Amino acid sequence: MPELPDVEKFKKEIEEGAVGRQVEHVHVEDKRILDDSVTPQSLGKRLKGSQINGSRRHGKFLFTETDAQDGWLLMHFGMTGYPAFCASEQDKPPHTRLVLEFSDNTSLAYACQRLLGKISWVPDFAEFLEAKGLGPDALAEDISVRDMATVLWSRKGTLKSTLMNQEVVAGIGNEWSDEILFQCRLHPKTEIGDLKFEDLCEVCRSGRRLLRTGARANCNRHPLPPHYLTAHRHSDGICPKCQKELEKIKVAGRPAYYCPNCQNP
DNA sequence: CGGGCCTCCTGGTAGC
DNA sequence: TGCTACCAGGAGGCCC
Repeated sequence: MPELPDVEKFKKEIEEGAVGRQVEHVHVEDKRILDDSVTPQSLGKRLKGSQINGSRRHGKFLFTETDAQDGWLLMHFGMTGYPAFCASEQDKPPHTRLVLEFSDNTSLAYACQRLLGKISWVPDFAEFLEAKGLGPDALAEDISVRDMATVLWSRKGTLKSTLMNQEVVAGIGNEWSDEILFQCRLHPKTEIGDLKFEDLCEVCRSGRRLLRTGARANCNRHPLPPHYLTAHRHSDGICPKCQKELEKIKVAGRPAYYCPNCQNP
């Protein structure tokens, strides 16, 4: 579930809670959460005694910068992961898998119920993006709407699966791809080839606006605008625009919620 | 290159 | 009531 707007909120929480604090202990409570490239020992060695200096996001990946000169702490949240800043031991959320304990007894916990997230250490930010083959962040400032549309235009297949493909554009998952299609009044099975280039520009323009609004709402702990699909994305959900029942179908193997009235085939 | 299907993993729930 | 089977979902792998 954590997609770009959620990870943007996590970034803000880490900046508010952890930046400036010094790591005293690193507790790996479930090592299945660690990527093969790290061990509890190597992570502890790198982080112990270092200060948290900031964080960076690319798509659904969150990088934490510390004094350690040899890289970044990387968090990916799978579907159920989230960070939690804890004022005391009792604040640790259920399914906590990793805890960075700071010298003032506060801590940063990484919780992940379904263990689909990963924690690792990356020596170089740009190299990691390159090696993963990640596309530009969906909210990157240095890529225009037309450039983004051009990238989509070069692909085949459904618009939904292409929007969710992290190698095309990074940050959009199942939930927000449904939101973008809903707000653009496009059926989830719409193929890239069904659209004109200008339509794709509009998808990119709207998509960015939606993600930005989502990120802002999350960061400020505000609900999403009432006409957004996200809160209604469940069985028995109704369309927030026309009040008709939403339908659920499979598109590229994933459940897609849509309004058959507002999103014509 | 894209789609379909499988795996990882847990916990909530639909259905028998 | 109590069990099982399925499903959610991000990512990656494998095959067609």
